[in-house]
Amino acid sequence: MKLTTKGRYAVNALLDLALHNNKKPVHLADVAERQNISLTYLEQLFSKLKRHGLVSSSRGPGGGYRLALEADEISIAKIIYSVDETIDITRCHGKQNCQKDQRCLTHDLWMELNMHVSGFLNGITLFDLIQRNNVKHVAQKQDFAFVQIHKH
Amino acid sequence: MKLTTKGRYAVNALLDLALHNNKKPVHLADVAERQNISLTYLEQLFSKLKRHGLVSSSRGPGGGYRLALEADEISIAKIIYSVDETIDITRCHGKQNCQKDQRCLTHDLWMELNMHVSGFLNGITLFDLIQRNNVKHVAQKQDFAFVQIHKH
DNA sequence: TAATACTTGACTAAATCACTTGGTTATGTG
DNA sequence: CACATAACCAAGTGATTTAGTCAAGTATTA
Repeated sequence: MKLTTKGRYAVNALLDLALHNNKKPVHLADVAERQNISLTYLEQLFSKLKRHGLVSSSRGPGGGYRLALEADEISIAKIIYSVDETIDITRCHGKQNCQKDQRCLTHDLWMELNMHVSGFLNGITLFDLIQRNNVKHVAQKQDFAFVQIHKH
Repeated sequence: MKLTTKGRYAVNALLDLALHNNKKPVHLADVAERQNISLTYLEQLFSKLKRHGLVSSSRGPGGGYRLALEADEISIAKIIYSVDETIDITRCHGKQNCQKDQRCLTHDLWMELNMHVSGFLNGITLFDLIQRNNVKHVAQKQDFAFVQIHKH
């Protein structure tokens, strides 16, 4: 199973996008600052997210990114899959050739774990996260800090 | 989350041990052959498993490894933890300092996923796996191939 | 006492991660 | 039209991890 910083960054960034989803597109640089992610690294992730149809972009001044789907249509699994390629745990990626062209002893165990994890991550959308009090609370803090730095 | 070949090897090997748990200790070399794992690599894993009290060993001719606990006392989580150190998913390892000494937007999400995964892996023991028909079936095949090679 | 079997530690090729560097291209504004 | 802005793209990089190998041991027992 591949669940690393890359996937977490992508979810955090998309959640940030969903939370700031007004009329104007959101600057990646602002997301990068609020979520404390390197801008150029984030650009790479958003390139993938765009390829998978999760976000749309507009260039030039005043440009930026928006969600290409409704928040309740974007599951966490989709996001991770878009940047991480897979949330698979088996060695054979389901092909049952884990060991000398046969299933290994624990093939089915890992398949079950796969089902559990992807079931969990499929069942949660950005919309669900936005509704949560703890998310609202953290987002508020982040926005406050952001405004403090950028007022003049 | 760290769930790699190392953890899968360890579970496969311990399951092999559990399946061949007669009076005599099991040669690691046999486990290595049946499960198609490098012997010296397996030795490293078993050294950790022994340190964590999952297996015991006896030296000399006729020596080998056995389970140090009953099969129903050894959960998959325990095995993975013994060789992989962690099945944690959060960046902060639960410390809530994922982002600038604060919780990141998705801290709770990953904690929940942690609970799901470790709940699942804690709930399954070697005994449970032994009972399964698919495991029995694969084990039979492996034993048959093993005997074929070693009869003379 | 020789064979067997476990133990330890150092080493390594390859892969992956989390970036950085250094650009190019499109677009809205003055 | 110039220019600032912001998205887009390709390649490289240092650190770390994986999945092992190699080479020596030490303990046990038939």
